[in-house]
Amino acid sequence: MRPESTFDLQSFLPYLLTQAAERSSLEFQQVYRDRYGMLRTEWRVLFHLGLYGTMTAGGIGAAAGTHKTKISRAVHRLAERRYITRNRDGADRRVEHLDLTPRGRAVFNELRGIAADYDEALSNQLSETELKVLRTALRKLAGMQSGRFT
Amino acid sequence: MRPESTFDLQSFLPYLLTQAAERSSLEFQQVYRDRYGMLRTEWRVLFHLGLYGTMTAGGIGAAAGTHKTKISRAVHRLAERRYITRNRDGADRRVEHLDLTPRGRAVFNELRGIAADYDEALSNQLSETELKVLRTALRKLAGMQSGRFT
DNA sequence: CCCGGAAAGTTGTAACTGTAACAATATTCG
DNA sequence: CGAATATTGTTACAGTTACAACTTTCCGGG
Repeated sequence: MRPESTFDLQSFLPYLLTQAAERSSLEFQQVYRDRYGMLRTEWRVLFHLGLYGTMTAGGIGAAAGTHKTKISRAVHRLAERRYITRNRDGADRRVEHLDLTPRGRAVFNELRGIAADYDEALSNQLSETELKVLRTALRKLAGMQSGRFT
Repeated sequence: MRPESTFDLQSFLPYLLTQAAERSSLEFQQVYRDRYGMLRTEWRVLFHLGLYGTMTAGGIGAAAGTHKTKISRAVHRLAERRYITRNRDGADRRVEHLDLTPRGRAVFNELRGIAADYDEALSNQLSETELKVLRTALRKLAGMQSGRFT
């Protein structure tokens, strides 16, 4: 029989991660929302294109672990605002290649600067080692399944 | 002028945290959704009551960092399913004291066991030190503001 | 006492998300 | 070739969330 007193909500990783994620995204989110009316998925698409160059919707979805319908809608809105262009592939006409417009790149550049500042502000709350271990652990958790457990 | 090549999405804490949080919540979420039709906020309310005993909606909201409208709706749905009772405070009639019903406690006990197993499965992917540093860092990030930075 | 303001919750509405179903291609292989 | 199947991306609809406005109750100063 399982002991009753074992479980601690404040140590439960999914809970702790969600709290930290929500909290740490808050201020930055505020910036791209208030300033550019962007949602989180739109921000992600913008950053993928800005950092990695031309990509397809599917490629971004795979890289960011985001569902294709969310990507589809984000792409639609970004194109509407002329932050990105959509170019049908010649060989496979199901595919579209996405790119930042100059306008999109300008927004990306500004947001990247703010993101870098924000990341630094967060990082300064932790020691060097803490930060290093944290990033490693998060990458492991983000990239893996625990396997069936129920 | 800021260097162009500095920013790395895979090291950006808010991004990394969100990815890890989404990923790690997914499987557990599946359990309480499929099995009990519960949403995340309902799960949180249930666990707060199960672990800490009688609480008010406002108290849970403050403890969990969750907006009162989300709590309000979660409480409504949990009461509807007879997982919790709502008792008006005698002295301050704006306040309701919430408690698990026996039925709610049974569900809580089962979910707590599953949560403990899941946490263990996740924890096993990390070393002892990693885990310790991770929890400390997450608590810091969850509980603090970076201050003005924009 | 009683009025203004604060606090605890609730509700309306518009926006966002998830699931599944869909259309338009591409590919496989008998 | 051509029917079955897979892939890329969109859309419909139902369900969830956010924000603001609201109700009810409490508190403090005149």
